Amino acid sequence: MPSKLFVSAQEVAERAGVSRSAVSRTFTPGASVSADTRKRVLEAAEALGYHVNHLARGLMRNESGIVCLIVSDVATPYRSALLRELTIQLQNAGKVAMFVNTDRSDGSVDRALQQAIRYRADASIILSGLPDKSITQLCLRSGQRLVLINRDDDQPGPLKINLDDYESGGRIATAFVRAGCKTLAFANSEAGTPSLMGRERGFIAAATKLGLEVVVERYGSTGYEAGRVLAQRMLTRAERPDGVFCATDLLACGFMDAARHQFGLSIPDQLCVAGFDDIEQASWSSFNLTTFAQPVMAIATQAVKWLASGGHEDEPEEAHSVRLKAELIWRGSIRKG
Amino acid sequence: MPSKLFVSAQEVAERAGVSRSAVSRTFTPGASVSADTRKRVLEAAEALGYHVNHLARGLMRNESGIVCLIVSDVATPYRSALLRELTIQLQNAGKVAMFVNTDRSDGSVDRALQQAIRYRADASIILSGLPDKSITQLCLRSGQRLVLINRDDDQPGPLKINLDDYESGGRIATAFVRAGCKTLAFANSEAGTPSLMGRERGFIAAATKLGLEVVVERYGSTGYEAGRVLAQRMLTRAERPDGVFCATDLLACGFMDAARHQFGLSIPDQLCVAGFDDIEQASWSSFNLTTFAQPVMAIATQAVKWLASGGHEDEPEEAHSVRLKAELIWRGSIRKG
DNA sequence: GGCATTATTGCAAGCGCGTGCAAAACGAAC
DNA sequence: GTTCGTTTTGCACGCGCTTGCAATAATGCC
Repeated sequence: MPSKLFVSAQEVAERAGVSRSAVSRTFTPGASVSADTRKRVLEAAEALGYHVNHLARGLMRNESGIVCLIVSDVATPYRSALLRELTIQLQNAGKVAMFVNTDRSDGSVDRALQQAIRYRADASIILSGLPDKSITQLCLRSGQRLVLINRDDDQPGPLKINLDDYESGGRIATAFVRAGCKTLAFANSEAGTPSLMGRERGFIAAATKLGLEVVVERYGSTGYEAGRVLAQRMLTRAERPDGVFCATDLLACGFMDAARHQFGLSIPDQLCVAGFDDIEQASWSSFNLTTFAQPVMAIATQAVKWLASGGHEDEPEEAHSVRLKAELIWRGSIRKG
Repeated sequence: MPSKLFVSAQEVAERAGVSRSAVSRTFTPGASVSADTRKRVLEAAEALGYHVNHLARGLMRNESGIVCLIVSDVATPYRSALLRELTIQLQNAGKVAMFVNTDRSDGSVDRALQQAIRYRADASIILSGLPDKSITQLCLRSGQRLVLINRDDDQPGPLKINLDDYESGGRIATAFVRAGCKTLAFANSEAGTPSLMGRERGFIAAATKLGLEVVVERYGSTGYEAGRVLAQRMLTRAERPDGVFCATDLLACGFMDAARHQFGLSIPDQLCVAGFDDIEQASWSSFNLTTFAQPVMAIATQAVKWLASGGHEDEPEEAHSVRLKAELIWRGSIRKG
């Protein structure tokens, strides 16, 4: 219960000796105000510490300026990097980011979207989970834009930004073969999201084409600990793999650490490893991991551009799907062929 | 320009055959509505896809439910962990987080706070920079709460949450001495924030008391790269330090990597290292770093609790300052004494 | 049944703002 | 000075909601 209230346009008007609409117009770009009154208003506003109430403005304009970010695993290097880029670009576009964390709740994405609706967010960007179709419909019907990042959904309406996961899997298989690897493996999590599965399928397909089989193991989340466990399982097999593609960099870090410190393997001499995401740690000299870089900046740019342009429904449905290329960052965890 | 608008309480009222106020009361906890009308309203709302407009509600109640998080270095492990915890706890408290990233702009914290004011945020939590006193005043005058985390400011009004940085410095000095270190060093960044300087001063003071001098070197940011550079500088000195306290874990990671891979040093045999923050990477077996854990959860709890309680101004000023203990996490980067 | 008490409901005002409309002010041209 | 075209300004309404107040319905008690 605030003891003292905020300053309203009314008070500014009185102090400046003009009407309330003059104040309103002063803070509305493109409205008609004389230089003189504008100056008087700005002075009064400054003196009183006035700031336009965006709640009220949003109510009138039917456009809040809020974009809702629906995120899980925020503390993860890749997610936080994407988040960082998104918030910066949104701010530059004059929007403000509302943050909904879906980590510790269930039915979470839907609930998060409802929150977005309550605050009349102009748009929502979803980095986690997949919303129910009925909710999606509700959002679109209410004029809210939707962006799905790496969620690879096929419902119409939202903008969908995805990577060439499948092709990446292929490229890394070739690299392993060139490095002389004989036994390939894919280390995946149990999450089974489309992007992860895309990498897996692409890797297997390419390897098969090159005449090699792929051992696949899936366990736990996409984090470091799961990587260790996967190493445990894979490196104790009768036929030990010597070329392992990990679905994410965190998995790769855990895998490498276990391979080196528990199994005494030397990378890349005895074991080649690749990851995906190009998190900061991948470049650390302890890992020096060959990996694919998520085009974080491009993803954010695409999303924000579409939102700013008002991404209209009457566009052809193809315009609602963007496919970006993950660049292969060559470091030292794969032998040179 | 949304083609179809949101559905309003009016429409729900008409469909349910009741008055607007009945609808409003149905969605206001503790208001007086009969079970019958409540049911009818809820049905109509469900059918129409109605959601209370929090913009309008905030306007009336003069309480938006928004808490603004002002953050820099979001993509950093420690920051993102804190952010994660804060957002989760805020959500549980029925608040919604608005996110302002101060990374790529200048005068940024002040501008961020203005943003918070525009949206009539009930409170702001500042994890980065230090706001100008005049802006702080404006916030408080407008009834907005302020929380400063690890900013160690002395202006009255905001809740200030800090750690026992100075004491931590002391504890780690003792540990180094016990491990038989002869030449101590402190690796710091140039940022010079109070928390970093507190660690430095505490370390130096304790070491001096124990009869050892401390070499201090400051360079760059608090990140991995700066840690490498610091290692470069310190490990080429005539009298090479054998016990190094790094101001943050990221510095420590960079330092260790350089020490091992460039200088061929073995940790902890030839060199003891400690860090601060207890980021996830500190527990990875490549680093296995002895460090201090930031009580992330406790920090968030304190902040949210204070906000939820309406943290009143008429409290004694002591109640506005919380000092938490950083727990020493003992791992393998310091020899056992 | 009559009456007092309480729970529910509708009315209307107002939160702070944007904006269409008409009146007023201004400026220029005759 | 008059007329006409162009800004500029104020008025008043409405955005979707909450809430005090008074009217109404429901309930209990004798």
